[in-house]
Amino acid sequence: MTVADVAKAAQVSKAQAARALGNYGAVSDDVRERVLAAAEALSYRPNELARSMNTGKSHTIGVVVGDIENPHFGLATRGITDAAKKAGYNVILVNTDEDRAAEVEAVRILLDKRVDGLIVAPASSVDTAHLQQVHQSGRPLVFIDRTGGDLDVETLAVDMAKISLEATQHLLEAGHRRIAFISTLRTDAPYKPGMTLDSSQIEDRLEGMQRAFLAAGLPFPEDLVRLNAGDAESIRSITRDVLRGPERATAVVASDGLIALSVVEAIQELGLSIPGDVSFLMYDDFPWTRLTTPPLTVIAQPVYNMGVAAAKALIRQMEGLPPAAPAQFTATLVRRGSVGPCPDLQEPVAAGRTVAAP
Amino acid sequence: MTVADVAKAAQVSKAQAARALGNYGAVSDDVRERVLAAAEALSYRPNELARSMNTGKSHTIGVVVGDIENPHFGLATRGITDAAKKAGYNVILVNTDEDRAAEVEAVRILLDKRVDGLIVAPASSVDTAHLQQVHQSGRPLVFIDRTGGDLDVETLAVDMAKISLEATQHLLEAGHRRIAFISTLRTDAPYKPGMTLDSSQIEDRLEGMQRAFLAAGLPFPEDLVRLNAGDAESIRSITRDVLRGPERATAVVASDGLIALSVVEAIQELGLSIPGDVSFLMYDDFPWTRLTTPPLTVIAQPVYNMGVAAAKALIRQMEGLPPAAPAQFTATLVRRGSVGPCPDLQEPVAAGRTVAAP
DNA sequence: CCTAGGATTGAGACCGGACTCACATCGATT
DNA sequence: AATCGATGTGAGTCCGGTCTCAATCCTAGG
Repeated sequence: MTVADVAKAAQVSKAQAARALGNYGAVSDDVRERVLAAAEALSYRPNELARSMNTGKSHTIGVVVGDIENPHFGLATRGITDAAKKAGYNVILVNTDEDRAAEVEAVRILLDKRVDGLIVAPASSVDTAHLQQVHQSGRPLVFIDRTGGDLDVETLAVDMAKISLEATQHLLEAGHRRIAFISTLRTDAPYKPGMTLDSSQIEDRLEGMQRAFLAAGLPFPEDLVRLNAGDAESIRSITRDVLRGPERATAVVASDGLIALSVVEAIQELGLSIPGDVSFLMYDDFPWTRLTTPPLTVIAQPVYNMGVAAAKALIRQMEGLPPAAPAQFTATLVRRGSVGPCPDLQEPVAAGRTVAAP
Repeated sequence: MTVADVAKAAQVSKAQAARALGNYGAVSDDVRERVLAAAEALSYRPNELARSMNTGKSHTIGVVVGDIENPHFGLATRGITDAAKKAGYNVILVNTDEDRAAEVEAVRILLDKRVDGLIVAPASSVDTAHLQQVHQSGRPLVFIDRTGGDLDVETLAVDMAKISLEATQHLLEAGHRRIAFISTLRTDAPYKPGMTLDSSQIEDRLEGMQRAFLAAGLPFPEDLVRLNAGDAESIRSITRDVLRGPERATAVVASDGLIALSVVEAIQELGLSIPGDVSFLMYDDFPWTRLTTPPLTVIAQPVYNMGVAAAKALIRQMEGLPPAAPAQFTATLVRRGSVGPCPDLQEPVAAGRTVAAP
């Protein structure tokens, strides 16, 4: 069913049918009625593809994230799609598995499909040539979660350094000095302070931690920053490693909800209790964190709202409106039960403590 | 940048440029080289919209699910997108919030966008006129998770009645007789055995439960089937309600992972212990279910694989291949720690038991 | 009654590819 | 030298809409 068919049925020209259907131009009541009736009778539906082709607008936005399976992105995506739908846009979703090559490919495909704009959670904040191209070509682009290095692109993210500072202070106040930070971030070399990381987010978090230690006049335990925690098994072994020996960590920070699962599991396997033996803190406030015993202390990020804001910002760009005042999202430290006083305080009281399974 | 531009730059006709670019027809080496060089120089990328328009194929599949935020669908979606990508297809995702009107709209939009096929988790297994239309129009369609009533559409789902029977038997063997089943499914009237439900899935689960009771020669506690558990608050109040009074439930089955969160929370708030006072069982094996104390007994569904299978089945349809042998997915009962012996056994030993918070 | 100006209307261009068709070109057959 | 099939090639159509433009119709003012 095409406009031509409808036109024929309504005994008018294609142009008139198109006008009646598209609700533009001048159409007599008589014609409009006949056309609409014919369209109804033939159950005509316009071909969006054809429409997009000469309007140049596809009413579709492309979203590129690391992994929808991760509830963090799931929720962000939900925010994006909700806001997009409200504004009459659809969403094409592409996964990258945090792989740069996949991201390049994803962006290319979306561009080929002529999406009106892109929301990307950049896999790398360093290697962003492909994103720079998009931005320079003038196609609306918004980043979510992480910045794209020095690209001047609107970015919806929380101030990670700040919340990381706050969280670290919380741990320091509880007496912890040996605080481990575990992340999946892939790096070529082991962590050294000041090294350039692929993820602005992780960089900021580490910076926040360092600032907290510095402010407290304490040395930053850089040996406990463990990156490259890829699969569940490696996370487990890293956790075991970090919690062993005389120099063991007394607190562990999990960089995301997926890591957290394996870390907590590893802690349980070691027969250590939270927070008795090890304090635990994680990024992302997933609902289940309230169900563990004890409930977990987390850093809550307004992920859904960030998704909504990203979509709105993008749509503003697409419609040529000036960018709104940049919303600053703040994460909050939700103190539940998984952070407790450090068991290994210098005081002799800590000596002779036995480790017991719950 | 269009083929015309490339053609001009390469000093050949549009047709020749298109042939060289599209890799079809006969093109001399000389022309091919010049065209490809020109395309490279102009960084030409074909307009997928235009291409789709006259091939009739958009290489895009539409996915309609209740809620991506739900990890169940998140994982399924991941399976779908992975399989789709591998076959060269993209995915447009639409959320319905399990609302039929939204689903109708979603299907309409995807059809307008000329997706090559649709994967739908029908919000209703009863009211499926819009899906029937899709199917009859010949557009490839696959259901996931739930059937579409009597529609003869390929459906990827687990045999719910079977696993529900098995799970119920497990509870019956532990001595439970008062088993509650809580689901978000919206209904107009309270549950009555045999009533038609909007969801084939829930219907099957309840049927499995009833069969288990029947086989054991026990009466099915239909008063404990609680539907319409919409938001977190209503789930909490239903849980409280069900666990109160002399006729209280001694075991609770949560129909999905989202409900489970609120149910467990409510149980904890009541100061009841799992599995001491209440046994608990839920659908979907989310990673966090291993982290609670005790870890939760769950019904694991091969969600990712179902997503993959759905995409593959759809792609077979789209490519005109005969449907593969229908894969039967089986869920498995993962017995962890949340199901224990019934505390209220008829024996007097149960009398005088005190309820203690953990 | 006549005409200017707005309302209607239809023909056709156009978006950017894919593809048909008629017309070369050319070495290989007879 | 005439014929033939296999390649190359360009002009032009088509997909299904949007939109421009010129032509036609009406109606009110003069």
